[in-house]
Amino acid sequence: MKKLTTPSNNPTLEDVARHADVSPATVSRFMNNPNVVSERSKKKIEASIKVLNYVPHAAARTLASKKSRMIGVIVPSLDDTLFGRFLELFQQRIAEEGYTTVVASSNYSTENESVQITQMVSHGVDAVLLVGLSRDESIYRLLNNKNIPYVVTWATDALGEHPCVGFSNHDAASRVAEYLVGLGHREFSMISGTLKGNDRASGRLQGVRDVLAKHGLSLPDELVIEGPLGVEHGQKAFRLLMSRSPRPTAVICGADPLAYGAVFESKILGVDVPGDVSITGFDDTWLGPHLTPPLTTLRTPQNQMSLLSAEYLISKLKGEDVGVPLTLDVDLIVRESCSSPA
Amino acid sequence: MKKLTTPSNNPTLEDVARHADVSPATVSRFMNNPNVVSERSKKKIEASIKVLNYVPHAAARTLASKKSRMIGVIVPSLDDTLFGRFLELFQQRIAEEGYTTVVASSNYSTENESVQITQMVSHGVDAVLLVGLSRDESIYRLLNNKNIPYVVTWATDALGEHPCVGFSNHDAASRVAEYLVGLGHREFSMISGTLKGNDRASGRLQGVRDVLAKHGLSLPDELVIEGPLGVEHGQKAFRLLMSRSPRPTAVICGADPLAYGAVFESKILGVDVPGDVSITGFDDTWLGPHLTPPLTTLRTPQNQMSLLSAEYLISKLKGEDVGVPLTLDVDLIVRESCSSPA
DNA sequence: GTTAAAAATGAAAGCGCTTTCATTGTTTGG
DNA sequence: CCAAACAATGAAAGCGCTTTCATTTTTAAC
Repeated sequence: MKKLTTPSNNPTLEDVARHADVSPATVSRFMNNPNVVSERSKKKIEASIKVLNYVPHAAARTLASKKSRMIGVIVPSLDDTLFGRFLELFQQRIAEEGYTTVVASSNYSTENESVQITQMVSHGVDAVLLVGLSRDESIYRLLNNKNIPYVVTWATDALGEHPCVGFSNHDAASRVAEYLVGLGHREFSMISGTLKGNDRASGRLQGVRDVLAKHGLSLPDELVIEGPLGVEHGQKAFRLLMSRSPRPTAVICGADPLAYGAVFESKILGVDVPGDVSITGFDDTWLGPHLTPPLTTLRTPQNQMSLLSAEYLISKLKGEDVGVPLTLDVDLIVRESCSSPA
Repeated sequence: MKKLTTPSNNPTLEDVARHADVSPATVSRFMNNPNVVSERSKKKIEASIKVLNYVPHAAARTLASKKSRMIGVIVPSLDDTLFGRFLELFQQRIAEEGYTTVVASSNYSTENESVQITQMVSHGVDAVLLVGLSRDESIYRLLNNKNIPYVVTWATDALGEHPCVGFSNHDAASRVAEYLVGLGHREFSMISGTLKGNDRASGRLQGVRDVLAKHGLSLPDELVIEGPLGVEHGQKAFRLLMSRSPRPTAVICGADPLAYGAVFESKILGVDVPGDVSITGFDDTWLGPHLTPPLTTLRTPQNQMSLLSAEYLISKLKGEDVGVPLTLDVDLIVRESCSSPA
């Protein structure tokens, strides 16, 4: 098995050059900046590429040019339409600029996320999109050292240290709590995502607590049930909450799936929603309006975040000096899962 | 701005070697096969890596070794928990072997998919996971030319041309149809995903048709409503179907979200399920049991596919000569959305 | 202590591309 | 018709790593 000139198998740029009877440099120019090569060469090269079935070797390109045209995205979970939709949009916009999106899931684990980010950096991504602010400082250092632009979504940075395209989880949750207080609720409870290492979940909890405090109310720790962000935890937590006495009249959920679970479980327990207890969600995902009762929830600016974060990174990569993006607004979507307490 | 020896910014393997006072080759060995370097060198190198904050340059590695340790996955959509869960599992297993998963969504478009695959190949992925069988022949040629192992999921290949880890969409849909026929239904209809370029959707349709034919029944084209795989299409299609006369007594949905939509719409229309009409789903996704009525659906072996396809690719990458994987079983999950027609 | 075998290392040649710099060919204006 | 300016090209170095091959060091065996 000798390895001679075997353009058959895996043609390289050099094979194309030889076949088109131009220099490798010209082929490279053709690939990167076609309008600097003559029509004549262009035609020949195009033909050769087609004939040889040439596919450029991205790793070699990355190595030589120090640009990978890849953008890394690490989301907490793929097992959720929330980030799925977000990603679709982002990828679409990013693709228009000729970038490839590579995505990985951290499974809501910071350690896992660190590994993923390091791997992406190692693979030479030109930019990174992150969800949430809280992660090891060393990650930010790495990104800064390597001069890799990044943007944080689903959060805002009060300290202004990191570029964020997002909303205030604290204030958003406050909105929900205010609404419920306004309805006359006094006995609150919350079903939350895991708080540790999750600035979004803890921000939401704090938002609720601050509002309650303002009104002379409180949310004791026993009435905050923490767990994974899924329907099952919503169900279990709701069941637990309903066994507490005094029984809370309002269940604030830190994410829609938790609220779904709560509503499902209310059926099983024979608890009337919103008659006996009011339930709220967070994010306004697709199922909300189809639930019985339809879910009152907080709409987060998912599409906006997707697009604006793409825009931000694109500008950044173009070298434009973009300011830090603004904080986005959220909307309280009032449906029928809440009422005044009996 | 001179560029001298600046290990500060972006340390290379050479910097590490210099700092550890060994040759680059030894550092490389340390990175790839630590047990061939002496304890002494190992210690020194480890220390230097830590001090310099060295992150290997994956593109350079790929170029030199012709291995990227990346596995590409192209799914039809990320906007769906179906593939999300699948991906999480796959990624997890693949990571255990030291591979990185890079995922992209084709948005249910074959052209789009071709671009994505080409890009992944260009980026040097070591293997590829694909969903569904139908795509341009040139894609398979590309993969074969470049000698990139791939596996197709959510399908089986009757011709045995491509390695598949999946189930027969045709037979699975047949199961559903048989069940409904057994219940006494005669007037069938189907809400399907887009058929063009989607072997899974068309396989399912054909499966239904074959069973009906066997029983002397038929499914006319007007009673097959084709569209995007979402709740909205399910709703619209169901409404349309209910306006047909004779009104079908069974609505077979090619995917769970379509069935969700149908059930939601039935509430709005005041159509009783399963009294007036029976509805079935496909895939057995999480919402099914929580619907009113709980959805009868067909459980596809998602976790199995995820794990087995990972296993297949891993073996293939290790050079083991694995046989083509087997066809997996599906289960009909009978809940309460079906009954005998009035 | 000596020699053979094994283990650890280093030197150097690429991997496939981009990019600088120098060169050649082509216009344009006087 | 020639110089100046510009457009298009080619030669060659190098991106950061792996890997072969040769060399040195260590260990084992007698």
